[in-house]
Amino acid sequence: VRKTAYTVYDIARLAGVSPSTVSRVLTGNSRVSQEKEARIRSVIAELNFRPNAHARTLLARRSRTLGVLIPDLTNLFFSQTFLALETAALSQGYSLIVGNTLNLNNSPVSPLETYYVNSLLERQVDGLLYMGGRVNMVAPESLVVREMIALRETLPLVAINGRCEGTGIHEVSSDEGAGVENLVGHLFGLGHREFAFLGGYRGITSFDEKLDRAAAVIGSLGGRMFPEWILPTGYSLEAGALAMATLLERKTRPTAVLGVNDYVAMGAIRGAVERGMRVPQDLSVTGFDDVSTSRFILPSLTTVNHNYQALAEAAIGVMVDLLDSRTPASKTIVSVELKVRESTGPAASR
Amino acid sequence: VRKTAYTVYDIARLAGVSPSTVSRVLTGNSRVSQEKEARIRSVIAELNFRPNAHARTLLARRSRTLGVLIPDLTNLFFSQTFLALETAALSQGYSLIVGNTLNLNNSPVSPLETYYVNSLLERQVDGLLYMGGRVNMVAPESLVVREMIALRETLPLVAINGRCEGTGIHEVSSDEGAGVENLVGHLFGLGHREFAFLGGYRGITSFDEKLDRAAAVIGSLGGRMFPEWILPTGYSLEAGALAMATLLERKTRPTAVLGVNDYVAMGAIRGAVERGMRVPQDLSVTGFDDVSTSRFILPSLTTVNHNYQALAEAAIGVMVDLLDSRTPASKTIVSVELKVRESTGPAASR
DNA sequence: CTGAAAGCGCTTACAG
DNA sequence: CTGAAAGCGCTTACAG
Repeated sequence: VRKTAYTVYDIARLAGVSPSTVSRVLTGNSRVSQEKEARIRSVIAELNFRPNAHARTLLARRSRTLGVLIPDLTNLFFSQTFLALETAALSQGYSLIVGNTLNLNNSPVSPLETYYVNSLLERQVDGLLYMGGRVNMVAPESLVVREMIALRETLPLVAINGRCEGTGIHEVSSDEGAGVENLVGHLFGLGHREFAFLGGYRGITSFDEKLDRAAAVIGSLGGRMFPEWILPTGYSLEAGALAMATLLERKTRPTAVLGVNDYVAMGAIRGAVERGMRVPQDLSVTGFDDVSTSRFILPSLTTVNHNYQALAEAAIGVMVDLLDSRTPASKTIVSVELKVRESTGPAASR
Repeated sequence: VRKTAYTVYDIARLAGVSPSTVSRVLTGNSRVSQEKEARIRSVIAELNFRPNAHARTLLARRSRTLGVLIPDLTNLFFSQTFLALETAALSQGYSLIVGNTLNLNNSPVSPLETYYVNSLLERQVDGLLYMGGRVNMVAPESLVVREMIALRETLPLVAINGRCEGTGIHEVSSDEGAGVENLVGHLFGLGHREFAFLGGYRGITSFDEKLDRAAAVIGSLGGRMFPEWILPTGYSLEAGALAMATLLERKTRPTAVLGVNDYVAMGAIRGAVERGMRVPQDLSVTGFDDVSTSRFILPSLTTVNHNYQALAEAAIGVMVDLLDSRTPASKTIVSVELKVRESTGPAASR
């Protein structure tokens, strides 16, 4: 028994006023006599009237809505980031629409990513917060660069923990390099000198940044990370288990393992334990992201926390600046925090 | 350098046709001469024109969009369900807008839930898929019932794994009762006779359903679940750890623990291990939901899988039936699947 | 303070 | 096959 929705005209008629006056009450942008306002409000309440957002947006030419592109909402890193973004956006008067691009392997051409970009633009989002996909490639194809430039010229764009070289897109990122440095420093302090790096994909901005920084720090401290200990298998739990299985077949093995994220670390720990290793007694393992479960698994994960709220507030802040025609910094770095837990321990003497 | 968006008028002018003809090409609802169509398409491509969805929706009086109300997107059960819903919806030509209501303790009056219901209605969603909150109470207040009836009269509504008695809202649910029965049966087979039930909140539909069924099955099989072993502390990892801590202070203890969900089970396992218990040697623990991480933690969780895709397809199916004025079953039950893993083992002889 | 009118960007009968 | 006109539901100058 679907009723057709009421309009301001219905409210006006029932309250004995003009639609303009109803609108004034709705927006609160103009004075209305107390008596009429009361009448209008009572009709609105009685009919449970809700103004049509599409009509409003059409006229206002702004939707007060931001689009968010996310590769995988079932990865806690992204859902936790999304939650923080939503909180920050709401507090600034914006709401969010997510596009879950399912671009798990960071393909440069994900059909769903394209679909969502178009869909969000058609819905007239005022700006786009971009994670993953086109904004995650160290060396984007020139076609992608051209597309992203066109996009940036169409509406304000902020890349979160990613970038697209040569497009001038604003970046807001966690200090992942510092996070890796903290992790390696912590492991060195425990006596570790030999490191593996598991998970991720080459050519993805955050992977390369983490790996390069790990290599640099390990090198400068006099440790080792042999190429056969670098196993970029992906970002999932399975990727972690697989990488560890491969690592443990090597003739020589490191004493510490850096997982590209918490999922890979979890998978790696299971892979190690299934093969008779103890974590951290035989092998130390670290994650990255400090996802909610990491504090509770056994052993709990030594990892790096993103400061989700600060990251989100920075991203929304830059976006709002852009929307209000201010000129925010083109790159914002948000500090991270090392979390030392049970998955790391003293290097085994051998 | 924000450009103001192009309209069909711009396209029409540049292609030398009328706006109507542009529109015909856009919708594909009418024949257009090949020559004009080609001209129009080339202008559209060149300007990267995207029709304004708000103008379209306003006219069509339907948005081809469904609203989804979810209590907590950072809980993998919900994000996995959302992903499945999205896939199912897209395949039927609908897109989804989520409202993350943050109604973690299932308060009957969550401000954010109210905000999102209004916001989604203003955005003219064609239907609402409802999880948590107002649709999760065994005995909803009469005000809530009235509100939900009004809502159901406003647009098609489907409750997923929940219900609201007395409102006639369509339900699509996992067979949680059968899941619990499978779990208890499995534990009985391992020799367990004494059970605790951890997590959840009283008065929440799915909690009561699980607990009641557990009590019934345990009773009928000749087992025991003392009231002091029932600890409804909530749904989080922390809730599980807390409940286990409390349970282990009891003078008599069960040999098996049913967690209301995987998070509670994970928290409970950690709580037990921190107090020197081994899982499953000293205590068997089960979860519910089969969240992605559950297969990888140590010990991996014996749990119940929701058949996420089937659940989502059923929910979207009912919704589409409602939208197309068919009359789907008022209640649809989707079967679940027991997953036996490492967190359960033979009852310790004592 | 209030109402009539115009317009946001589309699409769809209606003629031709 | 094509164009002119009207209208979806709002809001905002413009008069008064």
